[in-house]
Order: sequence, then C-alpha cells, then structure tokens
Amino acid sequence: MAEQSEQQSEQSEVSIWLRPARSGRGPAPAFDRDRLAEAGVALADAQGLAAVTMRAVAQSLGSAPASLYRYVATRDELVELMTDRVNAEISYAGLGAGDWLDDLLVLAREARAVCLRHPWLLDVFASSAPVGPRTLAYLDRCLACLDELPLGGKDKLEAIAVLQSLVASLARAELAKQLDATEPPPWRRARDEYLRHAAATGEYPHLTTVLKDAGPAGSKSADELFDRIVTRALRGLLLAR
Amino acid sequence: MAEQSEQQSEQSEVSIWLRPARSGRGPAPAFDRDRLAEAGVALADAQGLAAVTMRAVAQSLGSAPASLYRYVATRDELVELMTDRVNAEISYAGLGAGDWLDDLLVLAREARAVCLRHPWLLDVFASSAPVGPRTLAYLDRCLACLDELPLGGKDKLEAIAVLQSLVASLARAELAKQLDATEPPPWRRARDEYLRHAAATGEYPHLTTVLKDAGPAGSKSADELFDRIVTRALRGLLLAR
DNA sequence: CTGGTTCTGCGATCGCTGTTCGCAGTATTG
DNA sequence: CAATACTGCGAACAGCGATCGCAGAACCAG
Repeated sequence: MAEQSEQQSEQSEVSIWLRPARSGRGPAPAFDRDRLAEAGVALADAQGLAAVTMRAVAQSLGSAPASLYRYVATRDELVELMTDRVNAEISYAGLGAGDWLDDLLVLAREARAVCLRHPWLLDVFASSAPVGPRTLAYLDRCLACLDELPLGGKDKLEAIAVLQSLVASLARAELAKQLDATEPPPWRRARDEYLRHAAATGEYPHLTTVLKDAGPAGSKSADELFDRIVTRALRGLLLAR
Repeated sequence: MAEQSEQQSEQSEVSIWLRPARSGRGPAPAFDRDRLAEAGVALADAQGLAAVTMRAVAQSLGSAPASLYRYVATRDELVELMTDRVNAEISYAGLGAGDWLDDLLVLAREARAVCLRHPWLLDVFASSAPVGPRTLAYLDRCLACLDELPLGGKDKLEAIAVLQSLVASLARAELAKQLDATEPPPWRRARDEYLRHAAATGEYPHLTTVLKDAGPAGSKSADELFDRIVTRALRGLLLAR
C-alpha cells in the first residue's frame, strides 16, 4: 500500500540529522552511522580527506561500496558525520574562570586543538560548513558567551563566524609550519626551486634580501607588530565594504 | 642522440615557471599557456572551479583533452596558471599616499577585490599556495612595505601570510553574505530546516533565542566589538602555541 | 507455522574525472 | 632532401561517486 518511491525521493533532500537511522523492519544493519564516521575519521587522520573514498571506507569496514549508501545518501553526508563526530572531543571544562571574552577564547582554543588533531577539517570547512548536533552544542556555548552583549542575533552569529575562520587560519598556519619541518612534498621542492631562481634574477629585490636573511623568527616585538597589522587591516577591510 | 625519456621524466618534477614553453622545432602550437589560463578563468568565473575540467577547457578552446598536456603537465598546473593570471588585475597605483601600514592596506584591498571577482581563488588557496611571477611581484610589493621594520625575514613573510589569510577569510564572509541573498542551493534548504528543528527542540537555548531575533545586523558598536574580539582572540591564540 | 512485507548487503554497471600511449602529420634543421 | 623534434589527438585506463535490481534475512499479521 505504501508508495516508497515518493518517500525516498523526498528523503534525499532532507538533512541526515532529521532522517531516522532505521525503521525496525528487516535484518539488523551490520554497523551504524557512527561506526561509519569512525572509519572515515581514521582514514582521514592517516592519509588525508582525499583518502576517504567510499571504496576505502567500505574496505576498512569489511563491506562493499554500495552498502554504505544504506547509511548515507552521499559522500558529503559521510564527511558531515565525520565532522560532527570529532566535535565530541571538545571539552567545556575550562569555562567560567573569567569574563565572557575569556570563555570565548577557551572555546576557540578547544576548536583550534581539534583542527590540529584532524587537519582534514580545514579542507572540510573550506568548501562547506557542516552542522550537526555536536556542532550546535559548541555554537550554543559560544552564543552563551555573548549573551549579555548589546548585539543583534545576526551580529552575534557573524562575530562567531569571523572568530571561527580566524581559528582555522591560524591552525592552517601552524600546520604549514610543522609541515615544513618534515620532508618531501614533491611539488614543494619544485616551488622552492622556482623561488630561489626568482630571487637570483633580481627581479624581486625585497624578496631576494628577505630570503637571504636566515635569522631566527619570533620575538616579543614581532607578536606586537602582528597585532598592530592585523587589527588595522581588519578595521580597514571592514570599512571597505 | 638525445634521450627524451630522461628529459621528460625530470621535467615533470620542475615548476612550470622554469620550464620553457616551446623549443623552436616542430609545428607552431595552436595556443599558448596564457590562452589556456584565460579559458580556465572564464570557466571558473562562470561555473566554479569544479567546472574547470580538462575536457571542458579543451572544448572551449576547440581542442581535445589530450592536447592540453602539451602545455601543462597536470590540471594543478593549469590552476597555477589561472591563479597567477588574475594577479595581473592588481593595481599598484594607490601606493605611497601614507605610511607603510597604509600601503599594506591598499595592497590587501586590491587582493580582496581580486578574490571577490574570482571566488574560486578561495578554493585554490584552501588546498595549495601557487606561486607565479605575478604573485611574486605582489609579494615583493608587500615586503617593500615592511622594509624599515625591525623584523627578521621569516617574520616578515609570516606577517604577510597571516594578513593574506585574513583577507581570504573576510572575502569568504562577504561572498557568503551575498550568496545568502540569492536563491536556493538545495543542501542549504536541508541545513536550515535542521537548524529550525534543532532550535525548536529547546536543546540549544541560546541558539533558539538568537534565531528568533530577526533584527537588522550591522551597527557602529558591532564593528568595534568585532575588533575587540578578534584582536584579543589573535593574541590569545598566538600565545597558545 | 506460514506468507507477505520490508528491509539489508552487494555485484554489476554507469558516467565522469585526470592522465597516458602511440600514431599521423608538420615545421624546422643540417 | 632527409632526419629530427615537435604538434594535435583518438583511444584507452584506472579510479571516483553513485544507481539499479536482486537474493536473502528478519519481522509481523493471521
């Protein structure tokens, strides 16, 4: 009696968080969504987001590619599950020790830690902004920090978005730095070779002198200058729109 | 006499900017690298970076996919050409009107404008950092701004990198905002529906109240608060590493 | 216990991607 | 005039996400 075609075609446009995992009938599934996410996270942690293919995940679960589509409608949904899953690592224990800005900063540092543990997250955020229950829990905590501020709802959301993208940017910078320490991305050699060649031509005088300067980085005054530059830049760029 | 196999396998690991475009012999090529980049940019501007497939670019040039590999070793190299090409839009006319920070800001705004004109650039920067001659010219100008500052070479480069990622973040925010005004990405409907549902459950109280608040965004005090939050966050995050 | 229903796992396959190989043809060189 | 070194490109390959339909397992109503 029930016409399943209608139901299915409609479900495919509904968020996975609103779709029931199963509905009682039939054989018991071999795993669940969270097991899927776990396998995906393991693969992404080890070999990057690109290694999370339906075939690879299926194999790591001892299953077949087509089977995964019983749990997930698309690969993007799998990434959504993965993203929400790692949000479970966020601890809310350090809150309440200072004012609202301190709390906001504690939350930002937690987010930063998650990004450092799972670098593929930055790739995810680059092309989408998945939202699951645990993401909402984090977002809710952030909003709580801004509770008493004289800001409209949209402004609060935007403030958190800007802060979040700042967290991502700095996490990316940190990861890039500790990636420099390791060996052999093959295309980096090529880029560095071109850079050295360009510096040698003298067409880019400032670049040439800067590359020669092999002095150590990071000083007290450097951090202060960063603040100056970024604050001023932020103001100038916000004003420009 | 010449053993081409050696040459080719070695060339494939050399930056495209160090590889000669052609070497005199044989028939004249049907186009050049820049024509390739132009076609790629046109496609990316119109339909996003994902639309820049070797087949699509070839077709828009009235050519065949395999032919492109006479000009470019991989698709990534094509993206590299595209990225460098749009850097030609940067104008250095507004420089010299103020102090070094003013100049740096003028450059940042130029970069922001390029990102807004070619949103796919943000996708490129998310997964790599292509460097071509025009990119180096821009970088050199930025370094010139920092010339008289008591900073090490590495610090100067890092300062510019942070600034650049800030530009990208804000550009992304702007693009997201003007994307909200347009119609229906199909997966956004699904996400918003879940968001409304989550707000209705009462599990995320602050989110619920914030979503109810439909008041207009953007005020003088909001921009000032942004500054406070972001500056403080930057300091806290830089200190944490 | 039985028959129908509803689900599951999955082999086979589709359309798409980036990329490679080798061949036919053409311009330059000695 | 040959030899050479290039060009464009048809055909093909491997890998990707995703779909279809079927065999079989679990549940429920009677």
